[in-house]
Amino acid sequence: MATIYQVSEAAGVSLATVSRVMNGNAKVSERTRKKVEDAMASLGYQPNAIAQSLASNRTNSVGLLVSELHGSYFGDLMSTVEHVLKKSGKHVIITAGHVDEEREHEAIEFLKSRRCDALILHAEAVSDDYLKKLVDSKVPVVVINRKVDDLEQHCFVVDNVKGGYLATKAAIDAGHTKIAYISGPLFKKDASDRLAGHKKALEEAGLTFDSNSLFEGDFHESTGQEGMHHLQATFPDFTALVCANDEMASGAMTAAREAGFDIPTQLSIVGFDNVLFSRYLYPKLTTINNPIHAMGEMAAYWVLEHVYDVKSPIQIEHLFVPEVVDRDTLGKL
Amino acid sequence: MATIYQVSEAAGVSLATVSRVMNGNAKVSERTRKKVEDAMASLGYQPNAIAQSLASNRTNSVGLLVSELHGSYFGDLMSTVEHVLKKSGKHVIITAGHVDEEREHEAIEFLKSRRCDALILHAEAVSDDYLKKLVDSKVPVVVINRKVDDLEQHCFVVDNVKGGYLATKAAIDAGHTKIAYISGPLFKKDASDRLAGHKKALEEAGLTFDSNSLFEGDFHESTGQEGMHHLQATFPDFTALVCANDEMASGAMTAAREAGFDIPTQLSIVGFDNVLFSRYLYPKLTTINNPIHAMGEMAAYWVLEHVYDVKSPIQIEHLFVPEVVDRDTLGKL
DNA sequence: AATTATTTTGTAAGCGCTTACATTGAGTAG
DNA sequence: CTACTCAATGTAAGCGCTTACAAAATAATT
Repeated sequence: MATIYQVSEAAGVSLATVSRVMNGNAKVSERTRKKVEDAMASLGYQPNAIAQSLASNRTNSVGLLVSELHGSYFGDLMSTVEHVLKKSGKHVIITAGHVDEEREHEAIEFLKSRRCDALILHAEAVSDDYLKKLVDSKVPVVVINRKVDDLEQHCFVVDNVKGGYLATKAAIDAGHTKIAYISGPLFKKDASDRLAGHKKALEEAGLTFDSNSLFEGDFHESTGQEGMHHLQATFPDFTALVCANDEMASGAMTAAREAGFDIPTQLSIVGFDNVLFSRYLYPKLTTINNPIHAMGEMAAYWVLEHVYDVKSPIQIEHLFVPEVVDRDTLGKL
Repeated sequence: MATIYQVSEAAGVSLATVSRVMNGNAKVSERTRKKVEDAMASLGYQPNAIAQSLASNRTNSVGLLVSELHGSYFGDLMSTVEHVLKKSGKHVIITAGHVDEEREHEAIEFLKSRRCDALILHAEAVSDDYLKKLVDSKVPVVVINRKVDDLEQHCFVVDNVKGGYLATKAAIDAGHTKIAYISGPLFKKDASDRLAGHKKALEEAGLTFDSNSLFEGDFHESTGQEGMHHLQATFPDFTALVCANDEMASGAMTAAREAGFDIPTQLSIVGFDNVLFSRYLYPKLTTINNPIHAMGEMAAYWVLEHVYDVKSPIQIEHLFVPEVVDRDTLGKL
């Protein structure tokens, strides 16, 4: 592996000059630039990013924390963030926190130890306090899908209350009055917000919320099935089921089908997130669009603007609005 | 950000000693170890991984190249690789190549410039020659889902010919004789291998391959739909359709349903890959399991063994065998 | 107690770059 | 022709660590 020293020797110039042509910042005469470039090419020189980072205190990489490396939701997020950042020559270092406080903490410390220039976090388990300290510690940080008090300017969130409201409102507008709900784990803010929206829509329509109509799942497909079974017993004859995410909706659909319901004629189902596979389902899932793509993009632009002085082509917004994606699983009553 | 120097000062020892307790390699007396650890804790010291890497020529990170950051297949791969490597304290740096020669090339150079200790590549676009040079250049490299001549010991592949064979064989065994096929882009080895397996199964059953029964897709869902439409015209009345991956199978299912076919009574469909969502489809997709999980795991173990001297808990294998996952889309004739 | 072996610690030279500052060498003006 | 600019290049001091080697402290041996 050739070093800058060998290049400088081959080109007959000093280290500093080679560095200058590499970074293109200072002025170098055409002639010497050429010499250096030739030397680089003939040596197959490749700068050592590690050494560059150490010397310049810039890594040109931003850390991205996601909960999992698989799954549509995070796939979208990673993909979007990478896309935007790569266009400006920045790199993304991805880690997974697995919705576990210690592991998220570790992952963030890892990213910091790699001296990422900024962090984009989809942190679900770590405390608000920890995040505040992080921000105070001068690492540029952005938080996705979580609103932390006093850190509003660092957070990019979707209005989950509104999303939950819209989902249930859609069912009500279609004539349903007996509506069941499968929530996410309620200790999570997004899950409880969506449920709050659900209740609000019921109330607004003059329907009373029955605790038997609620099943608390964990956002995974299997609890959609469980929820469906459970609700059939506790809250029989409901005609619509709202699920707090698409995975659980898919599970519920499977269970409903096994129980002999035709969707949507006998049972309507509404999901949440609008992940990619929701349109592969049969019938295609009616759901609430969670603008994860837009949030990821925004987070990336925020970083470019605040850390790398690249002005964002779009206005930075922090609150995103969900909307109904009307497909085939919500039937009129 | 505290440095090792400040720690050494606070603890009243030399730099070297601090470094020793950090790395736990050399012997340090209990007393000084304690002093140093206290100093670290009180300063909130966090080693600078960049500096460590530069000095030690070890980054403890392995580069992973995937084609895309989203999608079930890559999600599985990333997740598995990360899981195995993290258990040994190694980190994964993920990049996307987007099935484009230049971008894959760039991505690999990026990983090299970050001085990854090893590379795990799902490289589809870059040339065999380039990969050989890479291996020769002393960077430990592993290739997933691609067999490169002379690099067998670095490759982890599934037997695609056999997979294609099994898919079609399953249809034949179910009594089908008029079988259509939607392939992946045939310039890709895996796509052409699967097709070869398909032909082999036909031949073995005494059926002749009709070029009208083939539609060349691009592995994306939309070409599954297109393929279905196209084949209805060129190869009418087929009773089974084999698709070279699950995405296209899903697209074909949608198109088939729109055309009024009931699956599997009027049309059978077999996919390939067994990605996660294949079981969410309705009916649940009969497909060929592509042991991506096993391959990712193996690749990670190979790296641990060859680069970090961690012995693998499992025997290193390079060829993986696919198998039929019998679900609900293949009907007996 | 003196000598030697062993363990623990310190010293200092890098790792491959960036960058402030010094130096050189033209080009201009007087 | 001398003095003075200003652009182009070079010099050298780090960045925060690791690690060979040397030195010092401690333990073991006679």
